[in-house]
Amino acid sequence: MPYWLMKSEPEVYSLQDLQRDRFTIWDGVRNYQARNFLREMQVGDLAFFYHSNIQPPGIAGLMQIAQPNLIDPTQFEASSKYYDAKSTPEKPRWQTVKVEYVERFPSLISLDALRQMFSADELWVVRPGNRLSVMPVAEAPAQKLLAIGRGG
DNA sequence: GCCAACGTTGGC
DNA sequence: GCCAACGTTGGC
Repeated sequence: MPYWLMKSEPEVYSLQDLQRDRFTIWDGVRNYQARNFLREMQVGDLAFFYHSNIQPPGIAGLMQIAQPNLIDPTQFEASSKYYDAKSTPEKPRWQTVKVEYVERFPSLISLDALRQMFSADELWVVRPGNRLSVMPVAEAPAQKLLAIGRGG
């Protein structure tokens, strides 16, 4: 079963927000590489929720993919900042997934800690200059992260 | 708030 | 299809 890491700015949408909502549609991804990963996701895949653009940044907890391959509705909403005039309902450009809250880790696994534990090859999020907001996590680092996260 | 990294756009 | 200009991301 594949693992993923998905970034969100907690000012915009945090893991606590997902805990309150239980489910959310992960809309607004407008990067083709990230979208291609979203297209690969399957029901039950686990995804680490990463808080970006906050001090300190890091992995806050876990969610799972509840519904794969959804059409991102915001691409058709003219008032949305994610509106895409070149996308049509017949040929939508942007797919996403519905995610479900799983758990919040007792403490955040900070980017600093991630850098100490993993190389840039093992975990893409520690690559300098990495801006991708959706990325896969390999089995071994995922297991390690689950153990660390749950260990508190 | 700054700015490096880097993806996207558009003129040619 | 190249590449300069531009916009966005995200750590600091």
